[in-house]
Amino acid sequence: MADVAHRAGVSVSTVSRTLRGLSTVSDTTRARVEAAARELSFAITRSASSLVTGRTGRVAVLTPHLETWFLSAALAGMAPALREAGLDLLVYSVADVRERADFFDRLPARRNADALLVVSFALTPAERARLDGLGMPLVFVSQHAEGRPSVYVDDADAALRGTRHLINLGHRRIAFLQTSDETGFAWSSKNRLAGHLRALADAGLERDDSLIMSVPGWKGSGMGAAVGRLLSLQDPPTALFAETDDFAFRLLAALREANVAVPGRVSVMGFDDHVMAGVLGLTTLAQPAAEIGRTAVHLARSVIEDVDGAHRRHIVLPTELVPRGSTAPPPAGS
Amino acid sequence: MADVAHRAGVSVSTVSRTLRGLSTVSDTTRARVEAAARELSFAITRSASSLVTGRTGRVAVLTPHLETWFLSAALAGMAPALREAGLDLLVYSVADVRERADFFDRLPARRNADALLVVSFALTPAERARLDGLGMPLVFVSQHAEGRPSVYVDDADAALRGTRHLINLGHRRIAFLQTSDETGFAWSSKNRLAGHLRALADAGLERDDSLIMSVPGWKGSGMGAAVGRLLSLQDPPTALFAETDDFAFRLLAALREANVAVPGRVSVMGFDDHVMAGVLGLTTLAQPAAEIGRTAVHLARSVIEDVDGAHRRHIVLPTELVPRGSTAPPPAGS
DNA sequence: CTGAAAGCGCTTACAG
DNA sequence: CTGAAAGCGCTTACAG
Repeated sequence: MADVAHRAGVSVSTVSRTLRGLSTVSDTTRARVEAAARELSFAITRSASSLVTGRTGRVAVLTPHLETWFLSAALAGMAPALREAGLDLLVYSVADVRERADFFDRLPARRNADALLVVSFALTPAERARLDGLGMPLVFVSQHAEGRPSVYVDDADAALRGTRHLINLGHRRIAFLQTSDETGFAWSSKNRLAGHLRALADAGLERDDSLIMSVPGWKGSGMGAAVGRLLSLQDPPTALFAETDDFAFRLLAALREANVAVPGRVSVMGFDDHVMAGVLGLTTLAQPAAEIGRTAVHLARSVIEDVDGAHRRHIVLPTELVPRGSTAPPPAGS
Repeated sequence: MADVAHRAGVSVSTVSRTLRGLSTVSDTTRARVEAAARELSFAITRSASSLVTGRTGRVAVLTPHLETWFLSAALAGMAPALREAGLDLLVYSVADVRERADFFDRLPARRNADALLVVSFALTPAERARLDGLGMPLVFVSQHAEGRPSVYVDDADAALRGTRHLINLGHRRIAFLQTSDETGFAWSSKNRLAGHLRALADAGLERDDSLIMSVPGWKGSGMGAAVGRLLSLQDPPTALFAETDDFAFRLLAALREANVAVPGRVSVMGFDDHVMAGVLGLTTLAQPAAEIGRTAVHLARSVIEDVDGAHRRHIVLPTELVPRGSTAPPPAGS
């Protein structure tokens, strides 16, 4: 900054004021400083600013997984919003139990970011308490946290509408498939199932637990086995509701392998509206992941700026049923 | 830190030395300082340390896209390696031209990270020069940069083996489909095509440019049109090689829609070994994205520590042909 | 083994 | 509107 000041023939104070966009700088001076900064490709040292202001200019994301459609899309939504605010993005991903313990032990984000976005992270009560006592603004993303700023979709309502769509098509036997893995999406998962069950109840359909299936994640052939179990039931389902699109894709593959026509013999519905859902013609419930990310950043900014009420705002974004070729009325004889 | 010093009855210098684990502190003093730090639940302000040491404890990633399989997988590979080294991860994603210009104009990473990982970013010569003059350790990921530390796979060789596999199956007319979008993967893309062409030449097959197809990215129905053009050729291809798995998935969808049997009428091959490739039975060339990420971090650490020769190391990771159900000999009459 | 002091690169009263 | 100076919380020679 001293170099810039020297080149522009002003003091560092003035450079600082100019670069921070304060209005108390004359136009000519501003122009000179900006030119000098550009010529020297000056980049500010955040550490120094941080030391004075107590702000880091960084927002951290805490997530259990880097490799899901949702997280990628949410990050992609955050990026422009952060850039616009001049904030950098710090990513903490804690996959296994050990990393997780380590993170909550050391809480490295504490002094390294102005806010922490907790993305679809199923926290234990102890972890939750630890974060609460952090003295650092928190924003919960893809999960609602009582009395804390949160942005999410109404999973239960979305699932309810999904199941209702299947019921409207004439389905009476509808299975729900969820992952048995620890994905961090536990909260969403539970709510989607709840919504599904409510739709059944609303339609006067009896709950049948043999139609609720927990299937292991990516590894192994669990999906094929699950399909086998479902289709060999006394009264097999004519529709399958998968908790996420990723899960539905695997389901579609298993069904194809088993030569089960979709939607001829069973209808399939997903949740997310993953890009591939359009490609594969999967009916699904779209959730606006990028917008969730963008909104989370806006909320974080409000909380950082200490805007009134921001600390307890809950923003619920809309979901949308996207009917595609994988759902149709059940086969005639069923 | 001053509080800790006061409570322990020593100077801040001693507190600093103790907390950083330097051995030049007597056991009794160390014990007193550590007790005081614990009682005050002291947390160090890293901005201050950074300002003095010049180290930020952060590694930045520069990428044109957050939403590709490769980037997610690479990040997932980086995360544990960074954590192990006590480094934080900063992500700069510059999607469009404006963001890109802005990034290279301000180079925000410059003073805010100890190293910059440039991930599958097709740099213009000007951008390349800009980074080179950054005075900041650079590691090129998924692209090789002359005289600069790089980690990547041999795309040309991989593609060559892929095409050879198709030739070995008996295919003589093999199309190559690449995206016409600015994906940042230009470098890989060019090399894959080159490898494909070399395999054809090696087998004595003539190059036919009508079999090389540039198709627009995710939007629109470009893929269907491309398939139409290929299948209506005088002498249509019996095998289609897609530049990435994501692209191959769209291709598979377009073929299904057009009622073209795979691999009955055409074989399809991808590149990446995306999780879905296994699910959909796509033959592909696996590249170890997570290992690329991990290796990039190790390389970055070497460069930061200024290890001898690290500045010009090139690490080439292996690829592997994964034959699955989407490739088979061409139909009899062809 | 320990302390006093300089200084890292900024921001911010305080003057002018 | 601009500059000189203090100071943010650390680390690091330099003495002792």
